Amino acid sequence: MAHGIADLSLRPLAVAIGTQAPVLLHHFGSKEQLVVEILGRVRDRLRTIGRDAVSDQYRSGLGAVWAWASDPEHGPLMRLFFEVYGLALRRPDRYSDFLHHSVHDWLDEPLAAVDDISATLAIATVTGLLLDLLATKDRDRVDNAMQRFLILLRSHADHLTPTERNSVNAVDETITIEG
Amino acid sequence: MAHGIADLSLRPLAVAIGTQAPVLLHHFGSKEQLVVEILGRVRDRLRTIGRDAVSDQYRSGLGAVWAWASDPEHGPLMRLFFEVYGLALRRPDRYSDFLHHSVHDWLDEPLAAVDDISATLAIATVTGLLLDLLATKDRDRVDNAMQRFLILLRSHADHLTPTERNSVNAVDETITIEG
DNA sequence: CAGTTAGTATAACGCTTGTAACAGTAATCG
DNA sequence: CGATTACTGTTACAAGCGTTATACTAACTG
Repeated sequence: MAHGIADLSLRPLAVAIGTQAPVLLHHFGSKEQLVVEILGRVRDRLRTIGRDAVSDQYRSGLGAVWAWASDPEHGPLMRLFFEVYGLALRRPDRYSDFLHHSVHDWLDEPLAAVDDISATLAIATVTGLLLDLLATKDRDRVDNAMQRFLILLRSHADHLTPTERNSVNAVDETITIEG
Repeated sequence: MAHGIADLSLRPLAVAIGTQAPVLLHHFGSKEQLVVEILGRVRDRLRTIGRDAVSDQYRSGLGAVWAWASDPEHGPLMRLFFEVYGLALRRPDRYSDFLHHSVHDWLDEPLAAVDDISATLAIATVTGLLLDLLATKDRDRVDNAMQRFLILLRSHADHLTPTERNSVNAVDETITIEG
């Protein structure tokens, strides 16, 4: 998280953690395997985002996920996520797991109760706004955009039949309901 | 676009274009400067997205931008964009221009007639969905999500006063209006 | 035509990279 | 207690990196 993964080299990493490069290789086999295991940890942490957003501290639905993801404290993790995302798009063979889980860890579990289309839109909105926030640090503008998205969802649901409403509103309510 | 920029090295690039590494350095001064100029070209191409979406061939508003960006033909450019985006987030000092323009090239020109909040949401949605599409190649799901976003915008505007409606509807109509 | 410039090719330098080979130490186990 | 194993440390290697220096050729300029 501190140094990224693009120009990660074993020797500086080794001295940073008080050991030597060959020791790392002894434990991980190769640099690539080390990276793979790191990315596994990254995915684990991202998956806990869904769970943490359900916890007692965050109970306001999709806005909670946004609060979590846009928390400056999680900036380094998110930056790492997007860095790997970009590299993975270029080497899908190597990072296919990462790409698949980046989307489906959300679709399949925290948003399982929501239809795929609504969930896809919600994930994309959070992702896109997060990318904007990290790039411009213009928190006001981006936060307001998120709020407007939530308003859009509610306003739309308000003018649907109750059955239709479920599928849309669920995006914003699922997490609260489950919590 | 074919090989990415993360592990770009001069020698393979040079032979690929039929010359040698020192020749590249003679023309660009340094590798970093070469990269900077490449990124300038990338930005130029991305900026033409906004204009192309206004052209006669694409007249359906925000959906047109989506059609352009999600066109498989532009996949390599988009992948390069996201790769650089990820790297730029880690080195904002080096790529500050790129980060700024990635958002503001949209806010300031093609979407200048739209309020910043709506424009921010629209950009983020396209960006996020594009990231999903490139990662999962699940075009149906992502296309449907985009369509739902457009429905959300229209449905919301339909239940506002005419003045309120303008700011929301403009996101989807600006391009058509200007074209 | 002479001279300056732009462009290209070749060789080499110093440095970093991932990795392999080997030696030493601490802990575990029969 | 002796032996096997797990772990750490040091050295070395071959390859690739960005870059510099130098020589050569083609093209413009006065």
